[in-house]
Amino acid sequence: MTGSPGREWARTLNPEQREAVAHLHGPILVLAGAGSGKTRVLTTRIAVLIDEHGVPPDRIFGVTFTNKAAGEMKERVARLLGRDPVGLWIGTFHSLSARLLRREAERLGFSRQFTIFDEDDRLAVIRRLLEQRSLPPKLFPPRAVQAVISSAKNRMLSAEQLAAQAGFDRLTQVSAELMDPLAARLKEQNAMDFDDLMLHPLRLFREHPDRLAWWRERFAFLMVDEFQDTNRAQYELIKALGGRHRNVFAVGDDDQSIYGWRGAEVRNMSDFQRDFPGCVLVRLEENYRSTQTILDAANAAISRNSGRLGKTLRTRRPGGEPVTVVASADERDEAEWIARELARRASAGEWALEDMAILYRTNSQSRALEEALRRAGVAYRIVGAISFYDRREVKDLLAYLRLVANPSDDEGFLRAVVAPRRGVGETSLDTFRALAAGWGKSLLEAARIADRATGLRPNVREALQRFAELIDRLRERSRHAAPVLLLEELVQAIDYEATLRAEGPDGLDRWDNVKELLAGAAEWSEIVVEDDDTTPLERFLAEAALVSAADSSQGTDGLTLMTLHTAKGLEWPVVAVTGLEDGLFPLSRSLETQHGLEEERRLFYVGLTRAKDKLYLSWARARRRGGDLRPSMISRFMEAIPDALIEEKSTASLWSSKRVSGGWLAPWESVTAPRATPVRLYAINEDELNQDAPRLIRGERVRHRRFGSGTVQGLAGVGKDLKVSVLFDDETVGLKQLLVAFAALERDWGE
DNA sequence: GTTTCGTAAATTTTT
DNA sequence: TTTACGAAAC
Repeated sequence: MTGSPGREWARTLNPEQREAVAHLHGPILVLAGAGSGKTRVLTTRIAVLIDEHGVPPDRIFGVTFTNKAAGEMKERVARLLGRDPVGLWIGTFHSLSARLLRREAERLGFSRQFTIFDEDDRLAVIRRLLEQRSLPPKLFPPRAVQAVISSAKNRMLSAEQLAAQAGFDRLTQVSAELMDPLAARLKEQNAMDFDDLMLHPLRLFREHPDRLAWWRERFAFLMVDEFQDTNRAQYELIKALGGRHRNVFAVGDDDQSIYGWRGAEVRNMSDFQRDFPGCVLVRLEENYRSTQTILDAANAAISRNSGRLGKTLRTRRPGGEPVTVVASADERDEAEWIARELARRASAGEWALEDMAILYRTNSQSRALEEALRRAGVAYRIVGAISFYDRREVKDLLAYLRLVANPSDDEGFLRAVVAPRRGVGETSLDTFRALAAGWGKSLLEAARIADRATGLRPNVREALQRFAELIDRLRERSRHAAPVLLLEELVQAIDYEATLRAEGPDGLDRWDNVKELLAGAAEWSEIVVEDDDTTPLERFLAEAALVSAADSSQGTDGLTLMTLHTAKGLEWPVVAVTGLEDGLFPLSRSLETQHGLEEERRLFYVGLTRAKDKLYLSWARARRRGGDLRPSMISRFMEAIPDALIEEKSTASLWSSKRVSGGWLAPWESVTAPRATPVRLYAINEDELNQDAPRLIRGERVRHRRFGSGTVQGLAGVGKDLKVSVLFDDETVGLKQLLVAFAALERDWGE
């Protein structure tokens, strides 16, 4: 439809999509079910705005959930238009905010070279604040404090407001006390954390109404994707920017809200209709992705949640392969089965490896899967886990560049100055920091005059000065040299290759990463951003700070491994959701509240709806957690899925071959009927299954911390009141009635 | 006395 | 992978 989207687009959309795309002025909320073509709607609408209504691209502000999604959308818009939408602001909340803030920093008391602190940087600051106040990290874990502060900021609470909520909770009290000092430290360092990127624009708009007016005028059309995952501050930002033209196009799905733990508020979806009167509501319920079978399973699962906005997905793909539910002995068994099964289907030519994804709840689950895939010779790539920019050597080099761009960045200083080691240790740095604070100078400024630092040993003073000279030399160069040249000079100056090689075999990999960073930086230097007055170095650093796990796209060969969270918004013909065990998925911590459980269920729903053609769901009867093997029960989510959709498998077919050679199979598995073991066997009966009862069975061997080993005699009660009677081997103990919820029984494996 | 290096413990999900 | 702690090395 190149060149004339206006005439073409209508034919390719269904009526609801058409309505959404055609909507020009005023607020609109699009309830877009999974796979309902919302990306197509968003991109088409942008193209239509530009081409048909003559809206200049630079007056459109589009928020996506990842930078990668932003890039893809920009490309699709370009394809529809037949030209680049030059000036279009599209990106994540964080990257768009950072971009806006570069231009407004001075008005907020920052300089435009402000550093974006990641979680580690902020944590280091919090640690020091706690230390200064002699608050023991044992009682006030820095991570917990950080979580409380971050959540407060996401909810736009002031220190006073948080303190008012704290009651007698010391952790919250302390967090509230640290909020303002933290903000002060960040400002001193000319730094903002992720939350600040949302809050500072709001402050700007509050304090400078003229700037609010300016930005409102500039962005006449706002579009927000994944609206269900916006937090309070983000929503306020949208309200502020959309406050004049009110052309806000919000797309979301309450059933896919999975970032509540990060401050996201689904409530924003209903608030939107209240805050933007006259809001048009469009439902996209036609699913273009999955088979009827997959959709039935997903609908059944999510129907257990309460308070949904309501929406039922339809598909035109009847039938489909049944959902395969796999029971395995442990996580290695599970991984092995999946690896073989996917390899089998790939070699049968049914799907390419690239069409497959294995999803899991926690990153730590990837390990067993990786090992199995390697053993099976299956190509794979892991998305997320450790982002490239999170690697130590990369972070070390970036710390130097941060310091070059922003001389006040003390966290960057502290990291760079010890990488590589230059004879300045923790004690010296403590002394030095106190000195610098006394002088009222940043660490870099203080380092320049370190010769005056009596109290530091001469070799330390010397090292600090040399370090400052290096940074200053690089800054001088940074006026004209591209980031890649700075990096090259830096690597040379600190003899980084030799440093890394000296670290041993891992050092070689690290050096490879450094080379990769150089290559990446080289590309960055070439990118010209049309309407942007930022320097390449600033853009490079902002990019590095804001890339997300999901943004990596390198190495597209093989099947994909990622967490369920990262998988949001993506799709594959074949999807395996693994680790479906109570306590893992849903994660035990989330079981404390109904809210938590429902969010986990939405995550489950997200997982199921990633699949187009074929879905595997797997669980392991035991899993290693922190070293020891612990029995598990099938996830309570599974009970919602109608039997008629399911084909049950166990890894039994693998066992026969395994048992001969492999010794890793748990002994009790071999006495259980190996073939055709139904998943359901691990519930005592259907009633209890529906009550989420632990799947203990009579005759099973269990171990108790105090009473030792014994045999299960019977069970009584349901849910939390479930009691198990165990005849312990130790005759002085004998028969005991135990509450399963408290007894912490482990399955006894024998020896 | 300080720095550096080795080992152990811990890690839900992530911008 | 980072942090925390103890021991060896400077």
